[in-house]
Amino acid sequence: MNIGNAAARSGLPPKTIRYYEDIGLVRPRRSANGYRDFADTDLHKLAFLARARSLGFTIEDCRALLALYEDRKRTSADVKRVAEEHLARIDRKLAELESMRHVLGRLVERCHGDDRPECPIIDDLAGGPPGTKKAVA
Amino acid sequence: MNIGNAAARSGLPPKTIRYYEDIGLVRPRRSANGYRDFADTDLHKLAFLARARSLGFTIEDCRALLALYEDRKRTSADVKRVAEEHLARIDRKLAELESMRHVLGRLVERCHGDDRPECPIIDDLAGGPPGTKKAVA
DNA sequence: ATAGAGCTTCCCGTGACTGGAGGGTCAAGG
DNA sequence: CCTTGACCCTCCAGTCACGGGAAGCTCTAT
Repeated sequence: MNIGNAAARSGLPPKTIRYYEDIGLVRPRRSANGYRDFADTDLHKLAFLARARSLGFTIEDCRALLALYEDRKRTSADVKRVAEEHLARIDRKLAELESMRHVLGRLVERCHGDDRPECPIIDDLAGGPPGTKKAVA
Repeated sequence: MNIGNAAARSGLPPKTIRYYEDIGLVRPRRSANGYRDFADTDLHKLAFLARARSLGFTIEDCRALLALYEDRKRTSADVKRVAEEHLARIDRKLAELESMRHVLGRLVERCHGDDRPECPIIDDLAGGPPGTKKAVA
């Protein structure tokens, strides 16, 4: 099966599939004309990668997960550890974004958004937090 | 004031400050020896940038916000628009991460994490039980 | 025979830095 | 006066996970 077809079935763009081959995540054979020829096992791997990437796993995580996927002697503990580390990364990122959302949301609420220059958002960025209210000159 | 000192006061690494000069966000003068010499206005800009970056604004947002900061004829509506667009980006990212967190969290819960190979995480990545719904759209 | 789609490789660009090489400058101590 | 070490300078390369586009080959349909 050619790359276009494999792309359609896996949901990954051809460019991404070529990239995955470049970095050694898949190894499709080649037809006589030089075209990549994807077997069912390749398609499974691509689908696996697409799913793992959609859950935010890094490429290196995917490499490790693929290895576990193909290792019949794997332990679920190994898999769980990779997933838990990723979960921790997600939680850290969520906390960071929620903090930003909170601060920025409050600033946006307090900004009149009219045609005057006074703006609590700019004030905050310019060093506002210490003095907060308009007391600073 | 030399770059090391400016870095200490602004909280930005010297490398980052040089980068900001490269892309035209700050323009410190130079001393006779070629060293950057940061004036108070430069320090204010650097602090402004550090704060804006910590709220997740992109460099281009920062460029726009700096311009508004220095424009006495700005309107708070202009500032608010930039902030609201960023807020929307944050909300999209939060939704994406929360979706990942939800799906992955459920998978991790259901994984025994023992020395056997059976693993709902791998099963999901491998295409899951066809009956199971896939989150993350 | 030809048009168009699809495939190939290769290189560059993205965002926002970070690390490191190679070298100049400055203040203090021996 | 010389050296040491902490600064500072510029320039190049790498990060992550691709995407765009050029130049050229292959296949399919008309």
